[in-house]
Amino acid sequence: MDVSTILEGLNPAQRDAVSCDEQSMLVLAGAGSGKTRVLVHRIAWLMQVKSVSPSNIMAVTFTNKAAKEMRSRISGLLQFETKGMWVGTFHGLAHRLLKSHWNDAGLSENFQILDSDDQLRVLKRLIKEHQLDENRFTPKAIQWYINEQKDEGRRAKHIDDRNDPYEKTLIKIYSEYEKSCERSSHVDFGELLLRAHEIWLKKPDILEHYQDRFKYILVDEFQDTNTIQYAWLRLLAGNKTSLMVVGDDDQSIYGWRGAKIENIQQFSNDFPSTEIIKLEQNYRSTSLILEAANAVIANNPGRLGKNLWTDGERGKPLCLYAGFNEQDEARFIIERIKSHVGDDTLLSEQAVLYRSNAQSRVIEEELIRNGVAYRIYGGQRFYDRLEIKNGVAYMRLAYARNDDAAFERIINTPSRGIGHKTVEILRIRAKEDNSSLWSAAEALIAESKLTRRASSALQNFLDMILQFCAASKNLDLDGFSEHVIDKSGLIDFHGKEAGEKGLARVENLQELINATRQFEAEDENNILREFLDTAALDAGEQQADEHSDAVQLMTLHSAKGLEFPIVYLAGVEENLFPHKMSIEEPGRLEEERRLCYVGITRAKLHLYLTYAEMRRWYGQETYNSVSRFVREIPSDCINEVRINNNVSRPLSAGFSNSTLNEGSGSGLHLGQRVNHAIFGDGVILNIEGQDSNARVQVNFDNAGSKWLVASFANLKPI
DNA sequence: TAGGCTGGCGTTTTT
DNA sequence: CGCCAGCCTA
Repeated sequence: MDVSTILEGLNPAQRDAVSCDEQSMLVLAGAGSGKTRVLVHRIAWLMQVKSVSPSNIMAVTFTNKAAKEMRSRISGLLQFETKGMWVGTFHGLAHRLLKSHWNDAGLSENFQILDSDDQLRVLKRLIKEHQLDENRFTPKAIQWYINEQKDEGRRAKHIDDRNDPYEKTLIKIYSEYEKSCERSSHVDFGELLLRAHEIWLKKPDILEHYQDRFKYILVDEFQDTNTIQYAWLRLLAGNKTSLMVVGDDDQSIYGWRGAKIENIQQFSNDFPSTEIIKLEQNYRSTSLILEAANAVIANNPGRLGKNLWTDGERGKPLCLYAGFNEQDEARFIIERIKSHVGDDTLLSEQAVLYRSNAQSRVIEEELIRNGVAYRIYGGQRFYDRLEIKNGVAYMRLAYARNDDAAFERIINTPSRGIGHKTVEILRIRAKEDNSSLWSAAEALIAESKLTRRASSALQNFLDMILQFCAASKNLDLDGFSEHVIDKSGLIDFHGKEAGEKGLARVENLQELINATRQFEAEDENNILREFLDTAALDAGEQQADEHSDAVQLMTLHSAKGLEFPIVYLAGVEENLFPHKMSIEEPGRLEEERRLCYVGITRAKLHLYLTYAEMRRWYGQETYNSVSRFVREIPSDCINEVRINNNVSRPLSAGFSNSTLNEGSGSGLHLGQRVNHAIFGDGVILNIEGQDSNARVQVNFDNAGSKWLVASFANLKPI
């Protein structure tokens, strides 16, 4: 491959970015502007034209999925190995670093990763142990606090208590939590980053080694970096490394979990000679969709400023539908989905996006009723499922006996007669000895400090784990996992659970064995450790049904980075989107608007916006007006669509309330038999709304059940 | 120790 | 309204 191939097909701005010689570059990449393409081609350029060795390159992403995709696109483009290149998430790379330098990092060699669920359990225990007021110190609040401190790079000892008793207690628990992690060799997600940062501060020779090694660092989704991630990057980059960060301030939607949009501004201060390149040409959407997106985001103050444009088609106007209620909204969406299928659009080319997960239920129900296949993104990840966590906990304990989180999780799962009482005694002893629960158990049995029954139950448990430990050394990973899941009794335990749930859990456990079978280790001698790390750091692809044709359902947050020919943005209402919480808190509205911008720019060809005039929300009837974001879209970009006819009218016309005949006041009532000119005779099952918005559900004798707009259906009572 | 009941709570999500 | 955690009872 020569130089021209690498730059071929790129626009001038993309070429500038790919071939730039400046030491630091900030690429402001608008939605759909070929950001990943630029990153991948940049790496190709470095290797092919600049003869940079892959081992001198580091590429950082936020998700494992993005890392995986980047790696595969690089090897696809270059047709040779990317071996030696560090491509991964911030957490993944930090973890790799700590594994290499565990001793300098002050860790034990076999340290394990504590995920947020385990973290919460540990905190609950600490709250009880320290007898805190459970109303003021909820586990969630403390977890939030600790993670926030770590994301800001602060340890308990660094925090100023400002003489505030509440803060004092929080710091105390933070510090107790640090001790507990120390004892059981646990490192949580924030800790990975914090410790990786600290190791460079503490050990300049290690830092220097990596600074010499990584001559080129590339960062994706830079607007999502938090304080510690940016500090880590800055240290690593030093003043010799070439650093390219790619991001979009308009797509920063994770401020609420610590992402600092300011890092983008800060970047050009910290690296004064930074070359700023804007990618504004969009290859995804029609110009009308871009016009709408640009108009919405223009309302945000303090933007770095970008304007997306396309030389493609103007496209069709956006459609706005005002549903009477959320069921009506869902009905409209599914009706449109089916009609697009009629024009040769696949289901999988259509996505329904919403602000919060609670909205999905009504849409799902309508999809099911219509027999339309769908797939929900998000939800619980594979390795977060209860049964999987149980299975993995057995493997973890077999790998390291001092893993208290794993120990607590499975000591009585399935139940084996070791109750709370016994566990409590174990905890007290462990605390006295400053030892693991495992050692405490051994000690208490040896000293006959437990009742006969408890003692023998506990001994059986310990024996089982020791046997698993031996099995881990004698068997392949998949043989081991099969053995553990079988002998632990988890299959029976979960299989007994009521209904489909139990069945699904057994299937998931089988899937866990399957995952170990397919797992490929970098170092075969360390395969168990590597698998356990993956289980903690990687969500586990939900590959089921990925290839079947189905409508895609997801939140706006999970839609970031994806694109669909047809997008339905549901629930564009005040209080829902922008969300009530964000309206009330100052400064949060801008992020909601960016979320809206993300949503609009997912659509390639058609964009539908829908809302409900009345919505049942937490059991209450709520009446929200259309979202302010919709009103920020120029009215000539939008058509308001009415069901069952094609009359479009401008948004500003508002609703007429009195002209047409009504549902309840027109002689129609539930159970009434009626005649329709096309569908024939039927009986009224349901009436919703009044006046021009009334919808009537009629079960026709021959045509089945249909929802009709009363004002157009012209139903005649029989 | 399982299972039933109640009360509290209820954006967004990755690692 | 619906879910889940945690508590209480058989």
